[in-house]
Amino acid sequence: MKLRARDDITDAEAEAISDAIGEIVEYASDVTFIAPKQELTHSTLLLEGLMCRYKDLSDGQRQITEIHVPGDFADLHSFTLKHLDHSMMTLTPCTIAKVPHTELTRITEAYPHLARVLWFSTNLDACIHREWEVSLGRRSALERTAHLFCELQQRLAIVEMASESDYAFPLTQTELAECLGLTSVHVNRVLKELRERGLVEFRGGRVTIHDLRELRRVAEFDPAYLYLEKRAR
Amino acid sequence: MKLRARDDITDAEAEAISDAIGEIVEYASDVTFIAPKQELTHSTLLLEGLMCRYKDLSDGQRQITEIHVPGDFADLHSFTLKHLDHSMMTLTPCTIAKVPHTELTRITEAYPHLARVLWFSTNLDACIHREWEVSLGRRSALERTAHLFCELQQRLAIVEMASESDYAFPLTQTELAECLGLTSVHVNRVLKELRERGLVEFRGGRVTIHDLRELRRVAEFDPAYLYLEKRAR
DNA sequence: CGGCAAATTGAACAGAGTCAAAACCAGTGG
DNA sequence: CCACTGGTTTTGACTCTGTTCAATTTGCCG
Repeated sequence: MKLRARDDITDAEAEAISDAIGEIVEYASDVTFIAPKQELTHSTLLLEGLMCRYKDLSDGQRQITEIHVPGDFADLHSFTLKHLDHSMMTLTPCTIAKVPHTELTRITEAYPHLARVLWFSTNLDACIHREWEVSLGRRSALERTAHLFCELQQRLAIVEMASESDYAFPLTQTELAECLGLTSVHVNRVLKELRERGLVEFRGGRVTIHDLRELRRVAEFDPAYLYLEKRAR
Repeated sequence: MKLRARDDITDAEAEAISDAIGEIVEYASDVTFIAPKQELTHSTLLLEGLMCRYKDLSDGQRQITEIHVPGDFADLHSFTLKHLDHSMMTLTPCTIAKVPHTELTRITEAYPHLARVLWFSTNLDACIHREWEVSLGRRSALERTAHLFCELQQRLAIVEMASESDYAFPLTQTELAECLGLTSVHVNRVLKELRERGLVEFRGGRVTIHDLRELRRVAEFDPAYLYLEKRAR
């Protein structure tokens, strides 16, 4: 369904994906289920919950490099990389479908257009990475935090898990800080300011947006990098 | 040659790539040759020179999100994205080969293994983006600058354009700042410190490394994210 | 020699980090 | 039903890394 939002997928292609799905697995919250260098034989299709990619530093610091929402083929890039240079962790309890790499080889060879759609979806991850680089490199803590809330609102809205004014986002402020390249103390102060300015509230694992237009203006959020429009075959 | 460093490419596959190459073009330095939203019909194989991807902010600030070295299929991701969300600019005079997307469709359908190798190369860009996120989010200005010098040393060494102790890197300090999410003034001070510590010197468009081991230690540089080892077919 | 972009330096300032304490809150067991 | 626990959030005071602004120097090129 999510792929169809951006590309025309034939019934045969959709069925090929369904057939490729192996085991369905549940993970608890806060579980690192892929470590760097671990050899991988399947990719993870996220059905329910939130997860993230992150890298550790030797002093215990951590940088989350992307958040995944339901519908994301979370580690499809492991199909070509064979092992990852980073870790993957659940942020909430998750339900995932495992898709063996051998099946991916089979269906991408049988359906070249589907191969390009999947390839596109890993390129979309790179688009998100680039936008985060801009946030981390150039936006202030406030703008950056606002931007993250805008991104998640948009991405969750696609899968009907966010309205214009609110969505579930059960991270701790420490995890938020690990996304934003800030300390949890500073994140707390920024959240206070966003709240006092009447833009967003982050509380009890929910984001409540009071003024989406203004929030986007503050964040300088332009959803172009999420490639929402439908693309030609 | 560069693809062969990481994957076994058959002669037929190599020939298919050669055949796919269209026009060879020269660009001057500091030319933005791809703007966001521009519809693209070919991808750019960088033969000579350095180029980068960057995003602009409304206040004139700019974040460079990746640097490309000779041998990189610099905007292969435009094959699946159709248009980019960012710009591409030359940092030096460049020679490039244009590869029409129609040709890419043809050769990836004819050679599925080659398709995966090309797919891999766009995933490698994402790996580099993630490492930059870590730098921008968690490393100090000094570590971050050291890390960039390590990355370029490694990537240029693959194409025999860098030794262990020096390589050409003709950027201005302002451009360096745009990579590092810093101001040019601060970059200047960081370069001074790196020089005084006897680690690296950046001068006259060259990087001279006096102590690579120590530089890597300071930067906490682990080349794993560049996937240098050869991978199974 | 002149012109100009790039590099360098200094001084003052601000955004974000550090450290430490306090308040809050959900879940647990008595 | 309530006290206890541990993790999370909140706040204050202080520090420091990196920015800003402005001036000066350097180096290249015609």
